Amino acid sequence: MFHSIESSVSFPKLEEEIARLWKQRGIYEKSLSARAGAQPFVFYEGPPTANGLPHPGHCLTRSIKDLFPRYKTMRGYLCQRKAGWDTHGLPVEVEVCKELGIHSKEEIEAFGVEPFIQKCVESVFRYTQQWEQLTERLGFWIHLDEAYVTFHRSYVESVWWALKTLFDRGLLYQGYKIVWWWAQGGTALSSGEVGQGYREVADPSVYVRFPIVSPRPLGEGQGEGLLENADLLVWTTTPWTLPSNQFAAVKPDLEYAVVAVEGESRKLVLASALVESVAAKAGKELKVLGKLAGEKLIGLRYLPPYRFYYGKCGEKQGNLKQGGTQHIAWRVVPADFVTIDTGTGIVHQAPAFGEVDYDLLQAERARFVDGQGPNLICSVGPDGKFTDETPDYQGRWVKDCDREIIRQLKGESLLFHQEQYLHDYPFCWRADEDPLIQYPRKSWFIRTTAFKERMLANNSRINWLPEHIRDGRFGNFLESNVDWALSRERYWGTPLPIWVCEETGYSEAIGSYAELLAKPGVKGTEAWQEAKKQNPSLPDDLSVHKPYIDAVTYDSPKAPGARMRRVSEVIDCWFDSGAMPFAQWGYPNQPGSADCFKNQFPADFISEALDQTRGWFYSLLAISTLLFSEDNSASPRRLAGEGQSEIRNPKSEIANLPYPHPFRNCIVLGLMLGEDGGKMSKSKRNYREPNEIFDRYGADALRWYFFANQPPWTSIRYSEQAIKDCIPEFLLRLWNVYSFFVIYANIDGFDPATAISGKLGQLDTKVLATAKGYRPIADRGELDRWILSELNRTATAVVECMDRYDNFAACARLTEFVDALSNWYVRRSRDRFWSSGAAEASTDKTDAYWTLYECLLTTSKLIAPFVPFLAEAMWQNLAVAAFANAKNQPAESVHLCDYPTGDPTAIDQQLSERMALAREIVSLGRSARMGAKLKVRQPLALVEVVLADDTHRPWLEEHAALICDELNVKRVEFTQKAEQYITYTVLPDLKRLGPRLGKQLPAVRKLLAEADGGKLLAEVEATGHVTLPLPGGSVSLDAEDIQVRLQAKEGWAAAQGHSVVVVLSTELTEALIQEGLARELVRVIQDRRKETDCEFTDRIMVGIETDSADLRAAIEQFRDYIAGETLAVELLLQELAGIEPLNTKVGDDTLKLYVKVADQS
RNA sequence: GGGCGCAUAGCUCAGUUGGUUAGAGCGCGUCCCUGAUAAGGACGAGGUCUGCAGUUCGAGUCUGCGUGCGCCCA
Repeated sequence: MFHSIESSVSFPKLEEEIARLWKQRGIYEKSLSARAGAQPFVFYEGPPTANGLPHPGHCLTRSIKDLFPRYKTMRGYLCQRKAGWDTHGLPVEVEVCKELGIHSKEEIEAFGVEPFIQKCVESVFRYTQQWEQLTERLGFWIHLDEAYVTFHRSYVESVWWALKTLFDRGLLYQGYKIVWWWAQGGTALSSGEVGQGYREVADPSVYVRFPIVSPRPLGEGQGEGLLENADLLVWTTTPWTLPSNQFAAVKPDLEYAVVAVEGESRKLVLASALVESVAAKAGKELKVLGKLAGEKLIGLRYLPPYRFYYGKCGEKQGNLKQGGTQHIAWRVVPADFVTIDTGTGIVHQAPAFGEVDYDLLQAERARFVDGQGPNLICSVGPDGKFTDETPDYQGRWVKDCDREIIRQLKGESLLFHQEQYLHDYPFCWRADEDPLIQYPRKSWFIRTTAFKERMLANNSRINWLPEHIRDGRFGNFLESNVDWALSRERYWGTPLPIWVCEETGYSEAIGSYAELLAKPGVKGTEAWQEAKKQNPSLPDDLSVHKPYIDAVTYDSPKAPGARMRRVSEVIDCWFDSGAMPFAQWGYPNQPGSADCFKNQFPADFISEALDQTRGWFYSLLAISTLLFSEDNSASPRRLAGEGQSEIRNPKSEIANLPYPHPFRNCIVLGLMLGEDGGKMSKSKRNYREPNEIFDRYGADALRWYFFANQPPWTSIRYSEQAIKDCIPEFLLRLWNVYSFFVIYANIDGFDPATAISGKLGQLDTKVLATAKGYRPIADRGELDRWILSELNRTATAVVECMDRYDNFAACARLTEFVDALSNWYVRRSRDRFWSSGAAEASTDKTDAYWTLYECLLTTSKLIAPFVPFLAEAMWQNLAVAAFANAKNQPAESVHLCDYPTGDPTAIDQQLSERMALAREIVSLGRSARMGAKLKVRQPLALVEVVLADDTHRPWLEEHAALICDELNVKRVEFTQKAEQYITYTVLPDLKRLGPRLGKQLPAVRKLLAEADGGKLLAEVEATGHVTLPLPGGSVSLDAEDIQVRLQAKEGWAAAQGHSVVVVLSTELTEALIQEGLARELVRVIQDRRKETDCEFTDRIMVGIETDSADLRAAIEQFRDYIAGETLAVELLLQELAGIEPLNTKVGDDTLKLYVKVADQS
């Protein structure tokens, strides 16, 4: 027996029960142990941060991350799922600062780094409980209690190992990074913070002359002397950066003009396209003397407006790598970023105060032999004030000097024009009077650029979904790779494990805490010991964090008595997460980690949202490529190192890895938007909390919504209605079939437990075939064979879809199957289940039960990875409960079963097509009825089905009864020649004829359209071809070249499909009308039964008063039918005393209807 | 400003290498069923496929330009 099912199901309640069951029985763990030793399917969890509350977007990621591991597990793979938490970084610090009501680094220092870090640790897991609850409620199976945590000591040490490896290979270096700098607060701002602070301001905009120094000749006939006495005209909105000028940039392929200024002796050079606008602005006439390409200007030297640096090294030259020498600075250089949108087409370059300017300096420097190129010029201190290198302005806030600088330029006749310029400029978001400046900070970099080609090669092997990520967003990003700015001048993060000699500057990297402690003369470990003593609850992991790790020093090997001290920075937390393939195991320091790592590398599958392109996806790929790529010969410098500590070569354990690594397949999820299409935002309340969604609709509804409504990479707008709709569309529809089965199986005593005596396993077809009463599929009726064919077709298709990570298509197939099962199989089979007698009584009935049972069991397996709760609920009843008292038991959970892959021998393609055709004919028949306003209740004499070809005609003729039944007609006739109802149109097969006929095709189409289709068809049938006369020679078409389209003629109740037309006979005989009336009466009486709250077993008495002779005749004619259908024991043509009548209409006739429950006696 | 993506029915979205009548679900309308029953089902209306131009015998699909939106980066 099956457990009976409550009439109305609450999925949320059901899910909670199932979740409990999983937990109690350890089903997840069993699903893994059942696959012990199997081929691994490797999944990496991209670690979320748990210091914020999860929202529906996280549910999407976690649903997809659950779907494929579940699927692959059922397919026989061993898929370990280790959870992870991202715990470092600015977001955590910001959260703690908020809590403390402080902002700046100064305030943090004042509060104390030690208590601050301790606050960070507390904050990291503030919402862990909510995250774990969500994970469980969503049915995301993952090992939470074995999660890797980025601040844990073993994780940090693993990251240190990676950094040491890079350092020892010369891939870690110190340089400058231009950051948005809040000078008053002495801190850099993250891009997010900068983005918040933009506002429109007016800044001085100046057009400044840079006199050209000794121009070289331009070449024969190219304007001799054109550049004599000429000045480059440059434009800037930050006059205070002029003292730090190093270059002037032009665009090589842009045209420049040399112009004479009215009444002035010196000429100007600027972009041709801007001459007019500049002239208009300055109110001066500019006369073009000659034009030349930007390329011709490159290399020209000029005098910068300030000589603080030029005076010292203006004449200095350096050796170029390609040979020869060049002046190190104050030259015209090429740059692609130069535009003619604003300015003059010549751009002042102060590399210290602009990121692109700095990149340009780097590029210039790279042209020179090491050590001979230009150094960064920076005349401003971190406090935003000019330094002693610019004595004129020393000690003054840079923006305050703009005016004076302009005055000075004017005094030296270097100012061509000045104006106010309105633009967006960032200010500090916490001190909004303070403008930010771009400013160079010393920073550590990873030389990723040396691995660009290898990263691209690696990327090209990754299976990205959607595909365009590979060459689009991600590929482009790799193409424009710059070295990874690794260090952060912050507190809460993995400390950069580099110790520097305080005297000589010699530095080395440390790969583990033990390695550090083993250094000679270690001191400072007591800082941590002291803290631990004071507060024993501090996690030991803090020992490798600031400030404790900063206290640890050791003897310098380079200078007696000197100490090695750690640099102060922590690292970008993206490096943490990108290191997870090995760091999650604590590789290589933790015992056994090498095996875990090797076994779980690379990942077969990862998935995160699109915003991770430059985040986790990049950090994974970059770190893996740098550490584990086969060819390291390109690594510059240091490889031969001067007595560096022993290099642990990753190649010894992870040998030459073939690409791609560290992940093979990656689904890039679209971003989830709020209900209004905007960003999800708490304050806008444009989404619902996950827990509320679970409580209202359930996790399966949410999951199905994610999987079935759109491909996962489309950005998805949160839609409450769409989640809700998943319930009736899929979940409830299947549930109703399942419920239908259970109700009647229990009534009829259909009990698989008594029918199967052997081993049950997963109750697959082979096992079911051993059951008493289970007949071979081939022996069963057509409908049974059809639905089993559909079932196996579906399984085959779903597997094919899921193997290429296409959950959307897979869901479409599942929906289609459940629709076929519910709306055709069960509907057409209902009376088989209702037929009287016990199940054994009729083989037809038994077949129906076994067929539906098998469909439901298999469906529960098919849907298990998608909607794990519903699948389990079905399995627990149909399989587990059904055999509760039997000798043998089936699989304990549907999630321990193998995924059905479809049995090809059970698939009957032809039957599938034929049934589809029958369903189409029925559908067209209904459409024709609607068109003729003939309700289905009115029986009709005849329906004629016109077929374009007779392939399926014999089969359809055998199934005439089915069509009659569905359409309520007495007779169906099939025909191919029905010229009175329809016209034939012969159409060319464009796919065939297009390539063959080309330009003749329109003429052929015209001829065919105008011709008599019936005649053409007859000709083709008779001779095998038809010849069309065309201007360019006649064309012969055979039967393959044409398609026949049927068109219903006007005046018939007809509906047409592509290759079939259904025509109704609308003629109504007296008998048909009476039968129709009788059926109408039945409906009216049934309605009345329901209105008067009859139980469906109640017998009733019916009285009808009417003036209509037709109606009375119909009642007399169909008295038994009406009484039978409505369970009426009496049907009288008179009033029933004491009963309130219902005044109603049947057809055009009015009647009074009396209904009362008959006495039970 | 740059890169990438998206734009199809009132809404949410499909649309396979270009091919004849562009699909689904919801919503809406009309109706059916009343032994899956506080369910279920059918049918219908609704589309200048973002705009313009091009390639082609043929464009929702390919190309170019524009508009709008999103994300990432400046």
